[in-house]
Formats: sequence, C-alpha cells, structure tokens
Amino acid sequence: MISKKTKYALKALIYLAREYDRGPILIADLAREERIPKKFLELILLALKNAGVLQSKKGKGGGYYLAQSPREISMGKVIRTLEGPLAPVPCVSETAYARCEECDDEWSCGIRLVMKEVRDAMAQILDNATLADVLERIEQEKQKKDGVLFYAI
Amino acid sequence: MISKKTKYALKALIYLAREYDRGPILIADLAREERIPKKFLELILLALKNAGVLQSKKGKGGGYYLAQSPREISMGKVIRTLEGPLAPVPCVSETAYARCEECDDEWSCGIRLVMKEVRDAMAQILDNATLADVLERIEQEKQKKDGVLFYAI
DNA sequence: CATTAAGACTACTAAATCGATAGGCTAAAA
DNA sequence: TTTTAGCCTATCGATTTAGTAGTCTTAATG
Repeated sequence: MISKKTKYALKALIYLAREYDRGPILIADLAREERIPKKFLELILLALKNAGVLQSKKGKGGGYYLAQSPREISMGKVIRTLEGPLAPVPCVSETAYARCEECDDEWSCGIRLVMKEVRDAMAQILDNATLADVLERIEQEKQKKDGVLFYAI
Repeated sequence: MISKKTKYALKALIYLAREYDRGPILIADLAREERIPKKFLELILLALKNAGVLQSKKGKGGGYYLAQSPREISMGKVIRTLEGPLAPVPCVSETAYARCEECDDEWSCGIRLVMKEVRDAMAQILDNATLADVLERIEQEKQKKDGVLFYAI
C-alpha cells in the first residue's frame, strides 16, 4: 500500500497538471481544494521540488508549478521520489540496486526471479502513466458515466 | 518493499516445498538452514498455519509441513497472508476492498485507474507463481550457470 | 525601504509498524 | 510422567508515518 504522502503528492500534481500554464498555484489553495493538511503538503511539494518535478516562486504572486509538461511527468517518478524504489526487493531495483543481505546466491534465488517480473510489470505501467494520461483517462471515465446516465434517464 | 517477515516466509516455504512428502520439518532445522531467528520464524509459521498454508504436528517427531502440494501454493497467497492485500490502494483490492477515505468520486479517480492496472499485473504474476514453479526456475537458473561455466572452462 | 506575502527549513511528537526476544502453556510420543 | 516440540501472549527498541509548530529567507510592492 502506498502512503498518504504519496497519494497527496499525486493528487496535488494532477491538480497542478490541470492548471498547467496558469502560473504558480498557492500551497494554501492546493491544500484547501484537495483537502490535504497544509503544513504536510508543504513538505511533500518541497520534496518534489528537490526531485526536479516541481518549481516554485517565493513572495507575493508566488506558488508552485510543474517543472515539465504533464506529458513528461510519470507516476513512476513521483512514487519513486516519495516511496522509494518500485522493486519489492532491493536486488531487482533498476534505479537503486542493493544486495539482499542474507541471499548467498543471488543468481539462483527464486524469490528474486519472480520479484524481477513484478518490478518490471509495475515499472512498465507506472513509468508510462504520465500526468497527461491520467487527466485524459479521468475525462474518459466521466464521459462513460454520462453515457450511462443518458441511458438511465 | 516486502518485509523481512515475508522474505523469511517465502524462504521457509521453498525449503518445505523441496522437502515435500518427507514428513514434518523442525522449526529449529528450518531456522538454522535458512538463517532465520528461530522465535521469529515460529510466529511466521504459525500465521501461515492459521492461513491454511501449513500444517503442524506437536511433540516428538513433530514439525511443520505444507498443507497442499507445492503446485497449489502461490506466492500471492503467501504475500497476502503476511503483507496484506497486493493492491497499492485499498479501493482496487479484489480480496480486501475498502473505500479510500478522502476520494469523493471513486469512479473518476485517476490514481485508482492506474493502480488497478498495477494490482492486476502483480496478481497475475504472483498468483501464478507456485512454489513448484519457483523450484523449477531455480533449477533452470542453476543449469544456465553451469552452462556458462562449461564454456568458461 | 519597510511591509507583507509566500515558500524553505528545522525540530518535534504521537501513534503505528517492524524485527526480534522471553517465557510460560499445551499436546503428543515414548 | 517425562521429554519433545509447537502454541500463545507480552514486551521491547528502532524506525516509519502523519502531522504540527515556529522560525528563516526571498521577492514583490506601496
């Protein structure tokens, strides 16, 4: 299960993607709209900024905005920033490989073989799901729902 | 990342699968062979027993053994027992659905749509990877390695 | 240039989880 | 009835999670 922190981050980024190219958004507005504790959100946005996902402007008229277009920011990047590597075991991580302490023969570790498949499948999905994709899919779902509503009436 | 508990469980089960139909195995032997803290392993095996994965015999000549054949025990089952649902968010879990507290419109939640894909991909892999499969794959890898060694000499 | 708006940074805390240990209880053989 | 081996509960220290508080810094602007 992903943490609340990561969920908050994704919500905030989807919000910022929707408002893309409308200038900086205030933390306070984001917090209110998405119902995220403001001070907590501050820390999250800061982490995303340090990871190069967001940029910010201080002082009056300041706020946060995406560092790249919504097409270029993937859920994989966001989750890795806040949650750490996608891999279920460190020995199959592409971005943060580490040996599993007590595995004496990594190359014939059965757990590793299966977990490598899992990490590849996750990365495949999450690294290809950009904020723009997510926005699109939300719209599609809303239209589907309207369709159902149409028939229901 | 999966917990040590789950890794220990998988190691123990792979060991028991290899010794399948050779009668009960002592916790102490398992602990020594797989280098798992004995008392900790006790709790893990007990949990697996309560989940129906293992059976046990008390007293002299006792120990633990698989409740089903290695063909019928999947890594998905084991991970769900010790780690909880595979799903990254509760609202996409098939085995333990729960609403995400602060999601007002689940059906047009973008996070949910992507996470559903992730959970399905994970379940596909982990529910189809049985202990028997894992044993087979370990053997395959060992032979591959021997092949390389053959050419290297 | 003083004020004010807004993010940046550090520290702290309560509660939960993780990894592990301790010790007594119960069941089954011999 | 003694020994063997699993069953069960409690406890513990370290880490992580979710969140709060307060101060510092930077940038507009009147």
